[in-house]
This record gives sequence, C-alpha cells and structure tokens, in this order.
Amino acid sequence: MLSGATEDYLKTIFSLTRDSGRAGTKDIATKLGVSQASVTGYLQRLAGAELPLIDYRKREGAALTEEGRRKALRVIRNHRLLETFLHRMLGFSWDRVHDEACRLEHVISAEFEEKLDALLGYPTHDPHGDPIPGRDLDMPINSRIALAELEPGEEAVVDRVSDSDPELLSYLGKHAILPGTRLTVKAVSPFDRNMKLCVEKKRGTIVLGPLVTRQIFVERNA
Amino acid sequence: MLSGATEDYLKTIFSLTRDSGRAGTKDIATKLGVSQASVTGYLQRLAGAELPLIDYRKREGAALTEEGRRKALRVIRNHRLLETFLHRMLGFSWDRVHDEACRLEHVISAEFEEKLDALLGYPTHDPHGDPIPGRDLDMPINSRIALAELEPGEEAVVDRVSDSDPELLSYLGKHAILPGTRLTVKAVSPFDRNMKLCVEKKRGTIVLGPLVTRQIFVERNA
DNA sequence: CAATGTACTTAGGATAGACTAACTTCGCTG
DNA sequence: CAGCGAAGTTAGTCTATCCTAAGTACATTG
Ligand SMILES: [Mn+2]
Ligand SMILES: [Mn+2]
Ligand SMILES: [Mn+2]
Ligand SMILES: [Mn+2]
Repeated sequence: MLSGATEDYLKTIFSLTRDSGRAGTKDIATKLGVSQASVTGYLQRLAGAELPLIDYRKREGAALTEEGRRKALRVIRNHRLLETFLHRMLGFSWDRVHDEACRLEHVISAEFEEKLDALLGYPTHDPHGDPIPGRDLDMPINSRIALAELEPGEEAVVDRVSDSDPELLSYLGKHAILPGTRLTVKAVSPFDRNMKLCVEKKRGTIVLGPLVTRQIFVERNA
Repeated sequence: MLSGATEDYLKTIFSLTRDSGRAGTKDIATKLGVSQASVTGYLQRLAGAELPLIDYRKREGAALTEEGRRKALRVIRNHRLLETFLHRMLGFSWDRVHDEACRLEHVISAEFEEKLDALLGYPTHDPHGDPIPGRDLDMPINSRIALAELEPGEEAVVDRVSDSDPELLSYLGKHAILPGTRLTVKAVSPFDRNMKLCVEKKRGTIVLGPLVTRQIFVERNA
C-alpha cells in the first residue's frame, strides 16, 4: 500500500503536469509545504522503486508513469467524493472541505469509496466544480477559460473555482459565485483589470480584481 | 496533535485497564500487533512527555493519566460514531466496520465528529452494542455478564458482542444474534459447556460453544 | 531455596520522511 | 563572456516507529 505522503506527491505532480509536461522540485515543494531538499530526496526514491510511479530526471523534474497516473486519479477520486460528501451530507461549507478530505482520502478502502459513490448518487463534480474521475478513472476535461479572459458584454456560467484558498472560497460563497452561477461582464477597467460583474439571482453587481478572476473558470455564453 | 499510533496505544491501554488496573506490555503488544520491545520503548516515551498521557512503572505496566483517559475516550467516541455511520449509512456489514473505523478515527476533525453525530441523530450505541461516549466523554457502563454465565432456563437479551473477531461477527450475524436479540438458554452440556439456545424471531435453536458464548454479553431476564 | 519460564527491558539497528546548510547548474543579462 | 540568481542537489541530521537478539526480574514450584 502507498503511504499518505506518496499519495500526496502523486496528486501534486498530477496537477502540476496538467500545464507543463513536468513538475519542478520547487513547485512540488511549495504545494506540499515541505523543503525542496525533501522533494528531491522523495522523488529519487519514488523513481527508484521496483515499479516506479514517476519518471524523474535530475534537474528536469518529475512526470507520472502510467501506474503513477492511475494511483493519482484514484486519490483524486477519493478526495472529490469525500468533499462532496462533507458538503452535501455533513453540511461542511465549501471552504472547509479540502483539508478534511486531504486527510481522509488516504485511509478509505475501495469498499468505502464504492459505497460512498452510491450513497451520493454517483456525483460527477465536487463542490468546487472539479470533475470526479469515474470508477474507470477517466475524467472529463474541465473548463480552462478563466473569467479574467472575458471581454465586456460577454456572458458566462461559472464552471469551477480554484479550491486552494479557503479565504477566496469563503468570499466567493458569500457573493453566490459558485458553479452554475450566471455572470455578465459589465466592464473591465484598464491597467488594473478589475472586472465589474452582474451576478444572476443575487441581482447585484460586484467588482473583482484579477487575482480573483484568474481563479474562476467559466463556460462562455452557455 | 497526537499521532495515530499514540491514539491506538491509548485506546488499547484504556480497554485493558477496564478489568485489571494496569495494562501489561505483553497484552498491549498482542492487541496492537507489535513486538513487546516496541511497546516498552513507546510506553517509556509516552510517560516521559511534558504532559504525560500514561503512568508507566517498570515491570508493572501502564495506566492512563486523566489527560490520557480523555484522549482515549475521544478516539473511542470517534471510532464508534464512525462504525455506526459505516453500518447505518454506507451499508457496511457489522463485521467490516472495525478496521475501516480504526483508520478513520485518527484523521477526523472535531467538526467532522460533531456533524456526524448530528447526522446520525446522536446515537448511543455502535453496531456491536458498545456505548458511544457523549460529547462530554462520559460513557455508560455496559453489560459485563457473558452469555456463558447463564444457567439453563434463563432468558436474556443480547447487549453487545465483542467486535474483535470479524469471523465471529459474521457467524453471529447470520444467525441473527445481535444487540437486542432475545435468547433462552435451553440446555448447557457438562464438560464442554456447549449451550443450546432458543433465538427469538429466528424461531430456531442453535448450539454455541464457550469460545463463542464468552464473547456475547447480555442483560438477564429483561 | 534453587531452577525455570514468562514477562519485561536493553541494546543496536532499520526505515520513512522531513530539516538545514552548503554546494552545483544553468539560463540570462550587462 | 563573466557573473548573478533561481532552481536543484548533496551531505549530514533528526524524530517517530518499528524490529531482532540478548539479557534481567520475578513468581512459582519441585
Ligand atoms: Mn492528502
Ligand atoms: Mn475540490
Ligand atoms: Mn486506530
Ligand atoms: Mn464496535
């Protein structure tokens, strides 16, 4: 069995290799909150195992092997199922589910995973709008269009929100900006890129800076 | 924060000190599945901490301090709430809940504990009939009367069943012997102490040996 | 009361995972 | 092209938790 530490490394490498093909030591260290030296050591060990979970090249960072990818997706599936459970059944607010799920994801059995999936009605997305890999571990692509990219006049529906910052989630939750929320871009100020938005249902407007609008991903038009 | 290992030591010492006042190295080692040497070392460390969780005396074993007792009860509460959840909401059979709960119990937050308690409707007993310590951590006494102690002709209701052996639980489950089941002792054979029982509802009889009847605890008469 | 067996402890060591301090690489810039 | 800084690596440690092998203590018993 994999340790919790290994599973968190795999998850992190998975998410960092979505964009760039490889995950760098520094970025992994930052995401996991450990030192760069620790990461170097850990990557070397993971790559040197019998059935390696990652492909590591000195000074070029790490990528997942096929086996590593499967393991990563399993953990991500657990994580998102758990987040969904915590939010929907236990009533955790969406900014409190991440840490709890990040601990639980390493200790639940396959039986737990299956039964939870069934209890929740086979959900396809977690509370932040991220897709939940299916039992076969394939995962739909989610939106890569940041709200920040839209022009004045465009309409969009929130697809997902970055779940890494609880403060941000809490803030957005208060303003009813969550997956499914319809938005209209009223104006974008030059230089600072502040965006004035009309939020449907809330029937109000809000101004968000680029640090925020880059963390919100949308489907255009819809 | 306490490690999972420490929490399992505390739980084990708690249960072993119910009968005898102190828990011996050997018994702890057996229950936890580690070597005696490991236990000695661990106890020494626990007892030598700033705020010690146990009182350890060379060659006399360990007992919990007041602080250790509180910590142990918290873990036991988590364990039993989780078992109840696994059984009632996820549909785990009662012989599969223990191991899962023993891993989960160390990673759930106080918030999770509270919300789970509420979701379950503040249950007082786990699927095996063991009492769940309340939020204030006091725990009702449970039955100490083993079915094996009853005489022919006596009637009783099952209060709880030892949850340590999944095989036993599975067997008893198949024969509808679980908390709440009413039993009548039809006969006890001499020498081997086999017990012929009438199981209510099942409307049938079953013969159980002493290895089994010593693991079932009952309320007389009821 | 000496022999013995069981419970217990000590000594020495392994492994996982993390840290700091001190290099090394290497692309970029002046 | 020399030098700088960021990213990465190495070396040396540390703690938690476990192990095996080799003793020690003590109650029991012949
Ligand atoms: Mn995690
Ligand atoms: Mn999420
Ligand atoms: Mn446990
Ligand atoms: Mn139980």
